[in-house]
Amino acid sequence: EPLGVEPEEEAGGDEEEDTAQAMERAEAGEAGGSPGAPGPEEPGGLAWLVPEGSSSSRVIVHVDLDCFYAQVEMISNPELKGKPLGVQQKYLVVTCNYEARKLGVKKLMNVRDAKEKCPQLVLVNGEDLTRYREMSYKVTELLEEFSPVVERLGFDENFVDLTEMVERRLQQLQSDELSALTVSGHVYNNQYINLHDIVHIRLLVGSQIAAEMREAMYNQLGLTGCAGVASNKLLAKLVSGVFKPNQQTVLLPETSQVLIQNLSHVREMPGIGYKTAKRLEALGISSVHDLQTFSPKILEKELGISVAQRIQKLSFGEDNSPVTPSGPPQSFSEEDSFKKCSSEVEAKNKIEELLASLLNRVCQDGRKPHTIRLVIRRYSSENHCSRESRQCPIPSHLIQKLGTGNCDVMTPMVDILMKLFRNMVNVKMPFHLTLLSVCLCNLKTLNTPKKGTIDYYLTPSLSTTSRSGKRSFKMKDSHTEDF
DNA sequence: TGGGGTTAT
DNA sequence: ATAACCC
Repeated sequence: EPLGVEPEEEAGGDEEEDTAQAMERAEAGEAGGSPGAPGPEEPGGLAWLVPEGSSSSRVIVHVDLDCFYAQVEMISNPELKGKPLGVQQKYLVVTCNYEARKLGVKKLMNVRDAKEKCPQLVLVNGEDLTRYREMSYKVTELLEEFSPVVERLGFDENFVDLTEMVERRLQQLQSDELSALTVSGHVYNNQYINLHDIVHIRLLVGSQIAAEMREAMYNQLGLTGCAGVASNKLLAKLVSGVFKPNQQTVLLPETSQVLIQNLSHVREMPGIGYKTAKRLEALGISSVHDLQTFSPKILEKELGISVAQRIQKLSFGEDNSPVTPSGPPQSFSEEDSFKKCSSEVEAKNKIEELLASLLNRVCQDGRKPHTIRLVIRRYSSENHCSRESRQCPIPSHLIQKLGTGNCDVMTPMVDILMKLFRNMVNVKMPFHLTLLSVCLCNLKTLNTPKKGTIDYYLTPSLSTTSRSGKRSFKMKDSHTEDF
């Protein structure tokens, strides 16, 4: 028994619809034979299997924690384990554990509806994201130990590019071990594995690494989650959700079409959001097949060439986007929503609260934000989603003081924010806001070297000859830049 | 609908 | 600065 480990806990028949759906037999492409594959394994290593870098096929894993906020709460307070638990933000149950789901509670359900459905539901407040954020980064850091190429998606999902790690393991493999190679977890659509097919072999090794990742997450952090292994991010993400709590699935290339054809609507395709789905609907496109067969020219005219080409490739399961290492966050923000804020002092008090938390966070991070932004949402019956913002550079004398606790940086920063506020809101007129948010961004690691100095030319991101693949510091230019 | 995040235009 | 996307 090599590497595979399956913390298959939660067992007890608590499968979701997704699982049942996935179980139904669908056509399995050209499963089985792989025409071009070399003959059976021969002694002398596996070098023939690995056509030196010529393989453009990748191995990607998508790791998706089970009801993340609820898990963190149950770790904080173990007495909550076994009870139906919901995490509340304002009047919403934003997520809940599987006990609660069995009793009919859904994500983003109104608290009233949830209590009605499930009177025994235990609710904890989840408006302060601090512990979730911290645990989230612990997960990402754990995954980075396997391979440094980890991309975060929200707080509870990560992509990891396993291609190189798989390649290394394959080169260590002895040829007599090849016939004993096994998958860890489920194989999508129960497809047959062909050990003569190098692509299958690589994905199987990927599934074993995925199992090790989940085992490490459970042993070191106490967290369970799902994983999907496939040849690109789109497919890895779609397949990770096939068997749902705390299980993993690998997708072999022959069944990628059945995976995407099983989506009942284009909206379910990651990358096609609310707006694009509406526009597609107006064109009569609702199924994945509709999108696959729609005229590319017309689609480009309707959506622009960039979106059109990208989503049409997605509809075929094609996604060449790289796993981009997220690194440290690009921005820190805190927001608060409420029924009504209609006076300047009220706004100022909320803004002070938001800023105070942010300053603590940015202080712990160590880098310095060079831009500050204020975001508001105005009350309006329709157009609920729209926000307005104003941003400006942070004066350099304030940036310097940011790490040094005792100096009062709050007052001048609040003054700046209130100027931004009055720039957006005419305080002489009645107003009604439902959200305030403060964002610190444009983070820089060091006091940026002055032009003309030795340091300037030694700083990769500033020097004209810089073309390093490593992104130790990225200094994105913005038209709101200071200097 | 919350309280976050990202990239593209 | 906004708009789209993701969770």
